[in-house]
Amino acid sequence: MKTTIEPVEERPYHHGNLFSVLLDSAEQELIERGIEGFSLRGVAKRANVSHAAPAHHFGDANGLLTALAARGFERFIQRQRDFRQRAPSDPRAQLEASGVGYVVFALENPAIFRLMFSSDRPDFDDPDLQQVAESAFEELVEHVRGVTEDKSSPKKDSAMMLDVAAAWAVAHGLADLLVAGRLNTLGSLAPRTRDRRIAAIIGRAIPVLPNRS
Amino acid sequence: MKTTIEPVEERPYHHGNLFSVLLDSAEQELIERGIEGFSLRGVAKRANVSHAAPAHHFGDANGLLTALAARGFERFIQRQRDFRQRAPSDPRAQLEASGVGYVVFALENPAIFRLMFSSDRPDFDDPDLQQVAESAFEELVEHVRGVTEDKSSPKKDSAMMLDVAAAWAVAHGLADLLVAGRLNTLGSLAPRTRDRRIAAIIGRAIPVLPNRS
DNA sequence: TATTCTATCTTTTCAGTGTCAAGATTAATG
DNA sequence: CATTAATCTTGACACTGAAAAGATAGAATA
Repeated sequence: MKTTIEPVEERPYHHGNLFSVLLDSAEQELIERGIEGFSLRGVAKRANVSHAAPAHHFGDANGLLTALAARGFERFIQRQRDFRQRAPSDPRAQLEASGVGYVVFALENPAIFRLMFSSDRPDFDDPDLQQVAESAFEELVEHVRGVTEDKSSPKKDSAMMLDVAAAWAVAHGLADLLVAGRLNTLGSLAPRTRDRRIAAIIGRAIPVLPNRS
Repeated sequence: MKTTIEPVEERPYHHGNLFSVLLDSAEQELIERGIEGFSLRGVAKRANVSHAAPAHHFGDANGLLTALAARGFERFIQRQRDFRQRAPSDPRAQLEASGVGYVVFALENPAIFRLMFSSDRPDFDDPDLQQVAESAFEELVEHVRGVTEDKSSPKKDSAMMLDVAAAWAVAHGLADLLVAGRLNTLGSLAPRTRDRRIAAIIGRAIPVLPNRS
Protein backbone atom coordinates (compact mmCIF):
# COMPACT_ATOMS: atom_id res chain seq x y z
CA MET A 1 0.00 0.00 0.00
CA LYS A 2 1.22 3.39 -0.99
CA THR A 3 2.04 5.63 1.92
CA THR A 4 3.53 8.64 0.22
CA ILE A 5 1.30 10.72 -1.97
CA GLU A 6 2.88 12.37 -4.96
CA PRO A 7 1.82 15.99 -5.30
CA VAL A 8 -0.26 16.50 -8.39
CA GLU A 9 1.92 19.31 -9.57
CA GLU A 10 5.61 19.22 -8.82
CA ARG A 11 6.62 22.54 -7.41
CA PRO A 12 10.11 23.39 -6.28
CA TYR A 13 10.42 24.74 -2.79
CA HIS A 14 12.09 27.84 -4.16
CA HIS A 15 9.99 29.43 -6.80
CA GLY A 16 12.69 31.31 -8.66
CA ASN A 17 10.94 34.46 -9.80
CA LEU A 18 8.14 34.71 -7.31
CA PHE A 19 8.52 38.47 -7.09
CA SER A 20 7.27 39.19 -10.59
CA VAL A 21 4.76 36.37 -10.52
CA LEU A 22 3.24 37.86 -7.38
CA LEU A 23 2.98 41.23 -9.05
CA ASP A 24 1.08 39.72 -11.95
CA SER A 25 -1.14 37.71 -9.62
CA ALA A 26 -1.84 40.80 -7.57
CA GLU A 27 -2.81 42.73 -10.66
CA GLN A 28 -5.20 39.98 -11.68
CA GLU A 29 -6.66 39.88 -8.20
CA LEU A 30 -7.11 43.63 -8.27
CA ILE A 31 -8.79 43.52 -11.67
CA GLU A 32 -11.20 40.76 -10.71
CA ARG A 33 -12.07 41.73 -7.14
CA GLY A 34 -11.33 45.43 -7.04
CA ILE A 35 -9.30 47.28 -4.46
CA GLU A 36 -11.96 46.71 -1.84
CA GLY A 37 -12.08 42.95 -2.39
CA PHE A 38 -8.35 42.55 -2.76
CA SER A 39 -6.96 39.73 -0.63
CA LEU A 40 -3.34 38.82 0.00
CA ARG A 41 -4.27 35.19 0.43
CA GLY A 42 -6.07 35.30 -2.87
CA VAL A 43 -2.91 36.56 -4.54
CA ALA A 44 -0.87 33.76 -2.97
CA LYS A 45 -3.39 31.21 -4.18
CA ARG A 46 -3.16 32.54 -7.72
CA ALA A 47 0.64 32.29 -7.57
CA ASN A 48 0.34 28.77 -6.14
CA VAL A 49 2.36 29.54 -3.04
CA SER A 50 1.58 29.64 0.65
CA HIS A 51 -0.26 32.64 2.01
CA ALA A 52 2.79 33.85 3.90
CA ALA A 53 5.15 33.80 0.94
CA PRO A 54 4.42 37.34 -0.30
CA ALA A 55 5.60 38.81 3.00
CA HIS A 56 9.22 37.95 2.22
CA HIS A 57 9.12 40.00 -0.98
CA PHE A 58 6.77 42.83 -0.17
CA GLY A 59 6.51 43.03 3.61
CA ASP A 60 2.77 43.27 3.94
CA ALA A 61 -0.28 43.63 1.72
CA ASN A 62 0.18 47.37 1.38
CA GLY A 63 3.76 46.81 0.30
CA LEU A 64 2.53 44.67 -2.57
CA LEU A 65 -0.02 47.31 -3.50
CA THR A 66 2.72 49.94 -3.38
CA ALA A 67 4.81 48.02 -5.90
CA LEU A 68 1.72 47.50 -8.04
CA ALA A 69 0.94 51.22 -8.01
CA ALA A 70 4.52 52.03 -9.00
CA ARG A 71 4.33 49.70 -11.98
CA GLY A 72 0.99 51.28 -12.79
CA PHE A 73 2.55 54.73 -12.98
CA GLU A 74 5.22 53.45 -15.36
CA ARG A 75 2.59 52.10 -17.73
CA PHE A 76 0.59 55.25 -17.22
CA ILE A 77 3.49 57.36 -18.43
CA GLN A 78 4.13 55.00 -21.31
CA ARG A 79 0.54 55.11 -22.48
CA GLN A 80 0.63 58.88 -22.65
CA ARG A 81 3.81 58.69 -24.70
CA ASP A 82 2.11 56.30 -27.07
CA PHE A 83 -0.63 58.78 -27.75
CA ARG A 84 1.78 61.66 -28.20
CA GLN A 85 3.77 59.73 -30.77
CA ARG A 86 0.72 59.26 -32.97
CA ALA A 87 -0.25 62.91 -32.67
CA PRO A 88 0.96 65.97 -34.58
CA SER A 89 4.06 67.50 -33.09
CA ASP A 90 2.70 70.95 -32.34
CA PRO A 91 2.57 71.65 -28.59
CA ARG A 92 -1.18 71.85 -28.28
CA ALA A 93 -1.76 68.56 -30.07
CA GLN A 94 0.91 67.00 -27.87
CA LEU A 95 -0.77 68.18 -24.70
CA GLU A 96 -4.17 67.00 -25.85
CA ALA A 97 -2.72 63.63 -26.78
CA SER A 98 -1.23 63.32 -23.32
CA GLY A 99 -4.63 63.98 -21.84
CA VAL A 100 -6.32 61.42 -24.04
CA GLY A 101 -3.64 58.91 -23.03
CA TYR A 102 -4.33 59.78 -19.41
CA VAL A 103 -8.01 59.04 -19.75
CA VAL A 104 -7.59 55.97 -21.93
CA PHE A 105 -5.18 54.45 -19.44
CA ALA A 106 -7.76 54.91 -16.74
CA LEU A 107 -10.45 53.26 -18.85
CA GLU A 108 -8.16 50.37 -19.73
CA ASN A 109 -7.00 49.89 -16.12
CA PRO A 110 -9.76 51.14 -13.86
CA ALA A 111 -8.72 49.17 -10.79
CA ILE A 112 -5.06 50.19 -11.01
CA PHE A 113 -6.04 53.77 -11.71
CA ARG A 114 -8.06 53.83 -8.52
CA LEU A 115 -5.18 52.26 -6.66
CA MET A 116 -2.93 55.03 -7.95
CA PHE A 117 -5.19 57.97 -7.20
CA SER A 118 -8.01 57.02 -4.85
CA SER A 119 -6.54 54.63 -2.33
CA ASP A 120 -4.75 55.10 0.96
CA ARG A 121 -3.18 51.69 0.85
CA PRO A 122 -0.07 52.26 -1.25
CA ASP A 123 2.73 53.96 0.66
CA PHE A 124 3.28 57.16 -1.29
CA ASP A 125 6.40 57.89 0.74
CA ASP A 126 8.02 54.85 -0.80
CA PRO A 127 11.01 56.12 -2.84
CA ASP A 128 10.23 54.07 -5.94
CA LEU A 129 6.60 55.04 -6.04
CA GLN A 130 7.31 58.65 -5.26
CA GLN A 131 9.91 58.88 -7.95
CA VAL A 132 7.77 57.48 -10.73
CA ALA A 133 4.71 59.45 -9.64
CA GLU A 134 6.76 62.63 -9.79
CA SER A 135 7.97 61.71 -13.24
CA ALA A 136 4.41 61.55 -14.45
CA PHE A 137 3.73 64.97 -12.99
CA GLU A 138 6.86 66.48 -14.52
CA GLU A 139 6.01 65.28 -18.01
CA LEU A 140 2.65 66.94 -17.62
CA VAL A 141 4.14 70.23 -16.51
CA GLU A 142 6.53 70.16 -19.42
CA HIS A 143 3.80 69.76 -21.98
CA VAL A 144 1.62 72.41 -20.42
CA ARG A 145 4.58 74.73 -20.54
CA GLY A 146 5.00 73.94 -24.20
CA VAL A 147 1.56 75.32 -24.89
CA THR A 148 1.27 78.26 -22.54
CA GLU A 149 4.76 79.65 -22.30
CA ASP A 150 5.24 82.79 -24.27
CA LYS A 151 9.01 82.97 -24.59
CA SER A 152 9.06 86.69 -25.14
CA SER A 153 7.18 87.34 -21.88
CA PRO A 154 7.52 84.35 -19.57
CA LYS A 155 4.69 83.66 -17.21
CA LYS A 156 4.99 83.84 -13.49
CA ASP A 157 5.08 80.56 -11.58
CA SER A 158 1.67 81.16 -10.08
CA ALA A 159 0.11 81.62 -13.50
CA MET A 160 1.93 78.54 -14.69
CA MET A 161 0.57 76.62 -11.74
CA LEU A 162 -2.91 77.64 -12.68
CA ASP A 163 -2.46 76.27 -16.18
CA VAL A 164 -1.05 72.99 -14.91
CA ALA A 165 -3.85 72.57 -12.40
CA ALA A 166 -6.45 73.29 -15.06
CA ALA A 167 -5.07 70.81 -17.56
CA TRP A 168 -4.48 68.13 -14.98
CA ALA A 169 -7.87 68.59 -13.39
CA VAL A 170 -9.78 68.20 -16.66
CA ALA A 171 -7.95 65.06 -17.67
CA HIS A 172 -8.15 63.57 -14.21
CA GLY A 173 -11.77 64.52 -13.73
CA LEU A 174 -12.79 62.94 -17.01
CA ALA A 175 -10.82 59.82 -16.17
CA ASP A 176 -12.21 59.44 -12.68
CA LEU A 177 -15.81 60.13 -13.65
CA LEU A 178 -15.64 57.75 -16.59
CA VAL A 179 -14.13 55.02 -14.43
CA ALA A 180 -16.89 55.57 -11.88
CA GLY A 181 -19.48 55.26 -14.65
CA ARG A 182 -20.82 58.76 -13.99
CA LEU A 183 -20.28 60.14 -17.47
CA ASN A 184 -21.89 57.55 -19.65
CA THR A 185 -23.06 59.98 -22.29
CA LEU A 186 -19.37 60.34 -23.06
CA GLY A 187 -18.16 56.92 -21.99
CA SER A 188 -20.54 54.95 -24.16
CA LEU A 189 -19.46 56.61 -27.40
CA ALA A 190 -17.33 54.77 -29.91
CA PRO A 191 -13.67 55.05 -28.87
CA ARG A 192 -12.66 57.25 -31.80
CA THR A 193 -15.32 59.89 -31.35
CA ARG A 194 -15.01 59.60 -27.61
CA ASP A 195 -11.30 60.35 -27.75
CA ARG A 196 -11.90 63.28 -30.10
CA ARG A 197 -14.30 64.83 -27.64
CA ILE A 198 -11.95 64.23 -24.75
CA ALA A 199 -9.25 66.07 -26.67
CA ALA A 200 -11.64 68.92 -27.37
CA ILE A 201 -12.58 69.26 -23.71
CA ILE A 202 -8.97 69.23 -22.60
CA GLY A 203 -8.07 71.77 -25.25
CA ARG A 204 -10.49 74.23 -23.74
CA ALA A 205 -8.89 74.16 -20.32
CA ILE A 206 -5.73 75.76 -21.66
CA PRO A 207 -6.38 79.21 -23.09
CA VAL A 208 -4.77 80.27 -26.30
CA LEU A 209 -1.70 82.40 -26.03
CA PRO A 210 -2.51 86.08 -25.79
CA ASN A 211 -1.34 88.08 -28.77
CA ARG A 212 1.94 89.80 -28.02
CA SER A 213 1.16 93.48 -28.09
CA MET B 1 -21.35 36.96 47.63
CA LYS B 2 -22.66 38.91 44.75
CA THR B 3 -23.58 36.76 41.82
CA THR B 4 -25.16 39.27 39.47
CA ILE B 5 -23.02 42.03 38.11
CA GLU B 6 -24.69 45.32 37.42
CA PRO B 7 -23.76 46.70 33.98
CA VAL B 8 -21.72 49.86 34.31
CA GLU B 9 -24.03 51.73 32.01
CA GLU B 10 -27.71 50.95 31.97
CA ARG B 11 -28.76 50.50 28.41
CA PRO B 12 -32.26 49.62 27.31
CA TYR B 13 -32.59 46.54 25.17
CA HIS B 14 -34.26 48.59 22.49
CA HIS B 15 -32.18 51.54 21.55
CA GLY B 16 -34.90 53.77 20.18
CA ASN B 17 -33.20 55.62 17.33
CA LEU B 18 -30.40 53.26 16.51
CA PHE B 19 -30.79 53.93 12.80
CA SER B 20 -29.56 57.48 12.92
CA VAL B 21 -27.02 56.79 15.65
CA LEU B 22 -25.52 54.09 13.46
CA LEU B 23 -25.28 56.51 10.55
CA ASP B 24 -23.38 58.98 12.71
CA SER B 25 -21.14 56.27 14.11
CA ALA B 26 -20.45 55.00 10.62
CA GLU B 27 -19.51 58.47 9.46
CA GLN B 28 -17.11 58.84 12.37
CA GLU B 29 -15.64 55.43 11.64
CA LEU B 30 -15.20 56.39 8.01
CA ILE B 31 -13.54 59.68 8.92
CA GLU B 32 -11.12 58.11 11.36
CA ARG B 33 -10.22 54.89 9.60
CA GLY B 34 -10.97 55.64 5.95
CA ILE B 35 -13.01 53.56 3.56
CA GLU B 36 -10.33 50.88 3.50
CA GLY B 37 -10.19 50.54 7.26
CA PHE B 38 -13.94 50.79 7.76
CA SER B 39 -15.30 48.05 10.02
CA LEU B 40 -18.90 47.21 10.77
CA ARG B 41 -17.97 45.94 14.20
CA GLY B 42 -16.17 49.17 14.85
CA VAL B 43 -19.34 51.07 14.02
CA ALA B 44 -21.36 48.88 16.38
CA LYS B 45 -18.82 49.45 19.13
CA ARG B 46 -19.08 53.21 18.67
CA ALA B 47 -22.86 53.00 18.89
CA ASN B 48 -22.54 50.79 21.96
CA VAL B 49 -24.57 47.94 20.52
CA SER B 50 -23.79 44.37 19.57
CA HIS B 51 -21.94 43.68 16.34
CA ALA B 52 -25.02 42.19 14.69
CA ALA B 53 -27.37 45.05 15.47
CA PRO B 54 -26.66 47.09 12.32
CA ALA B 55 -27.84 44.23 10.11
CA HIS B 56 -31.45 44.75 11.15
CA HIS B 57 -31.41 48.34 9.91
CA PHE B 58 -29.05 48.25 6.95
CA GLY B 59 -28.78 44.62 5.88
CA ASP B 60 -25.04 44.36 5.53
CA ALA B 61 -22.00 46.62 5.67
CA ASN B 62 -22.46 47.85 2.12
CA GLY B 63 -26.04 48.75 2.95
CA LEU B 64 -24.82 51.03 5.69
CA LEU B 65 -22.29 52.58 3.33
CA THR B 66 -25.04 53.06 0.77
CA ALA B 67 -27.12 55.05 3.23
CA LEU B 68 -24.05 57.02 4.22
CA ALA B 69 -23.29 57.87 0.61
CA ALA B 70 -26.88 59.00 0.06
CA ARG B 71 -26.70 61.35 3.03
CA GLY B 72 -23.37 62.53 1.66
CA PHE B 73 -24.97 63.51 -1.65
CA GLU B 74 -27.62 65.50 0.17
CA ARG B 75 -25.01 67.50 2.02
CA PHE B 76 -23.03 67.77 -1.17
CA ILE B 77 -25.95 69.43 -2.92
CA GLN B 78 -26.57 71.67 0.05
CA ARG B 79 -22.98 72.84 0.20
CA GLN B 80 -23.12 73.88 -3.43
CA ARG B 81 -26.32 75.83 -2.75
CA ASP B 82 -24.60 77.59 0.13
CA PHE B 83 -21.89 78.84 -2.13
CA ARG B 84 -24.33 79.94 -4.82
CA GLN B 85 -26.31 81.97 -2.34
CA ARG B 86 -23.28 84.01 -1.37
CA ALA B 87 -22.31 84.59 -5.00
CA PRO B 88 -23.55 87.15 -7.54
CA SER B 89 -26.65 86.04 -9.36
CA ASP B 90 -25.30 86.12 -12.89
CA PRO B 91 -25.16 82.66 -14.44
CA ARG B 92 -21.41 82.43 -14.71
CA ALA B 93 -20.82 83.40 -11.10
CA GLN B 94 -23.47 80.88 -10.09
CA LEU B 95 -21.77 78.09 -12.00
CA GLU B 96 -18.37 78.94 -10.59
CA ALA B 97 -19.80 79.06 -7.08
CA SER B 98 -21.28 75.59 -7.58
CA GLY B 99 -17.88 74.34 -8.59
CA VAL B 100 -16.19 75.88 -5.60
CA GLY B 101 -18.84 74.30 -3.39
CA TYR B 102 -18.17 70.99 -5.09
CA VAL B 103 -14.47 71.17 -4.29
CA VAL B 104 -14.88 72.58 -0.81
CA PHE B 105 -17.27 69.78 0.11
CA ALA B 106 -14.65 67.27 -0.99
CA LEU B 107 -11.98 68.97 1.10
CA GLU B 108 -14.26 69.13 4.12
CA ASN B 109 -15.39 65.49 3.77
CA PRO B 110 -12.63 63.60 2.00
CA ALA B 111 -13.65 60.16 3.21
CA ILE B 112 -17.30 60.58 2.29
CA PHE B 113 -16.35 62.12 -1.04
CA ARG B 114 -14.32 59.03 -1.85
CA LEU B 115 -17.17 56.84 -0.75
CA MET B 116 -19.46 58.72 -3.14
CA PHE B 117 -17.20 58.72 -6.19
CA SER B 118 -14.36 56.23 -5.83
CA SER B 119 -15.80 53.20 -4.09
CA ASP B 120 -17.58 50.10 -5.31
CA ARG B 121 -19.13 49.40 -1.95
CA PRO B 122 -22.26 51.56 -2.01
CA ASP B 123 -25.05 50.09 -4.09
CA PHE B 124 -25.63 52.72 -6.75
CA ASP B 125 -28.74 50.89 -7.93
CA ASP B 126 -30.35 51.67 -4.60
CA PRO B 127 -33.35 53.94 -5.34
CA ASP B 128 -32.58 56.47 -2.62
CA LEU B 129 -28.96 56.83 -3.56
CA GLN B 130 -29.69 56.90 -7.25
CA GLN B 131 -32.31 59.57 -6.84
CA VAL B 132 -30.16 61.95 -4.83
CA ALA B 133 -27.11 61.36 -7.02
CA GLU B 134 -29.18 62.25 -10.07
CA SER B 135 -30.42 65.38 -8.36
CA ALA B 136 -26.85 66.54 -7.93
CA PHE B 137 -26.20 65.92 -11.60
CA GLU B 138 -29.33 67.75 -12.70
CA GLU B 139 -28.51 70.85 -10.72
CA LEU B 140 -25.16 70.90 -12.43
CA VAL B 141 -26.66 70.59 -15.89
CA GLU B 142 -29.07 73.38 -15.13
CA HIS B 143 -26.35 75.81 -14.15
CA VAL B 144 -24.16 74.92 -17.11
CA ARG B 145 -27.16 75.56 -19.33
CA GLY B 146 -27.58 78.93 -17.69
CA VAL B 147 -24.15 79.95 -18.89
CA THR B 148 -23.89 78.37 -22.31
CA GLU B 149 -27.38 78.43 -23.70
CA ASP B 150 -27.90 81.05 -26.31
CA LYS B 151 -31.66 81.39 -26.37
CA SER B 152 -31.74 82.81 -29.88
CA SER B 153 -29.87 79.79 -31.28
CA PRO B 154 -30.16 76.85 -28.89
CA LYS B 155 -27.31 74.40 -28.80
CA LYS B 156 -27.59 70.82 -29.83
CA ASP B 157 -27.65 68.22 -27.09
CA SER B 158 -24.24 66.91 -28.02
CA ALA B 159 -22.68 70.35 -27.67
CA MET B 160 -24.48 70.77 -24.40
CA MET B 161 -23.11 67.47 -23.23
CA LEU B 162 -19.61 68.65 -24.01
CA ASP B 163 -20.09 71.71 -21.86
CA VAL B 164 -21.46 69.70 -18.97
CA ALA B 165 -18.65 67.18 -19.16
CA ALA B 166 -16.07 69.95 -19.24
CA ALA B 167 -17.44 71.80 -16.23
CA TRP B 168 -18.01 68.66 -14.23
CA ALA B 169 -14.61 67.24 -15.06
CA VAL B 170 -12.72 70.33 -13.94
CA ALA B 171 -14.53 70.57 -10.63
CA HIS B 172 -14.30 66.86 -9.99
CA GLY B 173 -10.69 66.63 -11.06
CA LEU B 174 -9.68 69.45 -8.75
CA ALA B 175 -11.63 67.90 -5.90
CA ASP B 176 -10.21 64.42 -6.36
CA LEU B 177 -6.62 65.53 -6.82
CA LEU B 178 -6.81 67.84 -3.81
CA VAL B 179 -8.28 65.09 -1.66
CA ALA B 180 -5.50 62.76 -2.79
CA GLY B 181 -2.94 65.39 -1.88
CA ARG B 182 -1.62 65.61 -5.42
CA LEU B 183 -2.19 69.30 -5.94
CA ASN B 184 -0.58 70.81 -2.90
CA THR B 185 0.55 73.95 -4.66
CA LEU B 186 -3.14 74.76 -4.81
CA GLY B 187 -4.32 72.92 -1.74
CA SER B 188 -1.95 74.58 0.69
CA LEU B 189 -3.07 78.11 -0.15
CA ALA B 190 -5.20 80.11 2.22
CA PRO B 191 -8.86 79.14 1.71
CA ARG B 192 -9.89 82.50 0.27
CA THR B 193 -7.24 82.71 -2.42
CA ARG B 194 -7.51 79.01 -3.02
CA ASP B 195 -11.23 79.28 -3.70
CA ARG B 196 -10.66 82.25 -6.00
CA ARG B 197 -8.26 80.25 -8.09
CA ILE B 198 -10.58 77.28 -8.17
CA ALA B 199 -13.30 79.56 -9.49
CA ALA B 200 -10.92 80.92 -12.13
CA ILE B 201 -9.95 77.45 -13.31
CA ILE B 202 -13.56 76.34 -13.53
CA GLY B 203 -14.52 79.51 -15.37
CA ARG B 204 -12.10 78.63 -18.13
CA ALA B 205 -13.68 75.30 -18.87
CA ILE B 206 -16.84 76.96 -20.09
CA PRO B 207 -16.23 79.14 -23.12
CA VAL B 208 -17.86 82.53 -23.40
CA LEU B 209 -20.94 82.75 -25.52
CA PRO B 210 -20.12 83.44 -29.15
CA ASN B 211 -21.39 86.79 -30.36
CA ARG B 212 -24.65 86.42 -32.19
CA SER B 213 -23.89 87.34 -35.75
C1' DT C 1 34.46 19.23 -1.12
C1' DA C 2 32.31 20.08 3.35
C1' DT C 3 30.30 23.38 6.26
C1' DT C 4 28.07 27.37 7.47
C1' DC C 5 25.19 31.11 6.36
C1' DT C 6 21.34 33.30 4.36
C1' DA C 7 17.39 33.90 1.52
C1' DT C 8 13.23 31.81 0.43
C1' DC C 9 9.07 29.40 1.40
C1' DT C 10 5.74 26.67 4.54
C1' DT C 11 3.15 25.71 8.62
C1' DT C 12 1.01 27.12 12.64
C1' DT C 13 -1.21 30.37 15.40
C1' DC C 14 -3.77 34.50 16.69
C1' DA C 15 -6.77 38.44 16.70
C1' DG C 16 -10.00 40.71 13.85
C1' DT C 17 -13.62 40.74 10.17
C1' DG C 18 -18.65 40.10 7.89
C1' DT C 19 -22.50 37.28 7.87
C1' DC C 20 -25.80 33.95 9.37
C1' DA C 21 -28.85 31.41 12.72
C1' DA C 22 -30.97 31.11 17.00
C1' DG C 23 -32.46 33.05 21.12
C1' DA C 24 -33.97 37.09 24.26
C1' DT C 25 -36.47 41.21 24.94
C1' DT C 26 -39.61 44.78 24.02
C1' DA C 27 -43.07 47.22 21.26
C1' DA C 28 -47.17 46.99 18.48
C1' DT C 29 -51.43 44.94 17.21
C1' DG C 30 -55.78 42.73 17.51
C1' DC D 1 -54.67 40.36 27.61
C1' DA D 2 -52.59 37.38 24.05
C1' DT D 3 -50.25 37.19 19.91
C1' DT D 4 -47.40 38.91 16.61
C1' DA D 5 -43.71 41.62 14.84
C1' DA D 6 -39.68 44.38 15.41
C1' DT D 7 -35.48 44.99 17.62
C1' DC D 8 -31.31 43.56 19.71
C1' DT D 9 -27.86 39.90 21.63
C1' DT D 10 -25.21 35.74 21.58
C1' DG D 11 -22.75 32.28 19.38
C1' DA D 12 -20.81 30.19 15.42
C1' DC D 13 -18.39 29.94 10.99
C1' DA D 14 -15.26 30.91 7.27
C1' DC D 15 -12.27 34.27 5.86
C1' DT D 16 -8.59 37.86 6.49
C1' DG D 17 -3.55 39.94 7.53
C1' DA D 18 0.23 39.32 10.31
C1' DA D 19 3.75 37.21 13.26
C1' DA D 20 6.59 33.29 14.82
C1' DA D 21 8.91 29.23 14.11
C1' DG D 22 10.32 25.54 11.26
C1' DA D 23 11.87 23.50 6.54
C1' DT D 24 14.47 23.78 2.38
C1' DA D 25 17.84 25.03 -0.86
C1' DG D 26 21.05 28.10 -2.93
C1' DA D 27 25.31 30.90 -1.94
C1' DA D 28 29.40 31.84 0.43
C1' DT D 29 33.26 30.34 2.80
C1' DA D 30 36.82 27.39 4.70
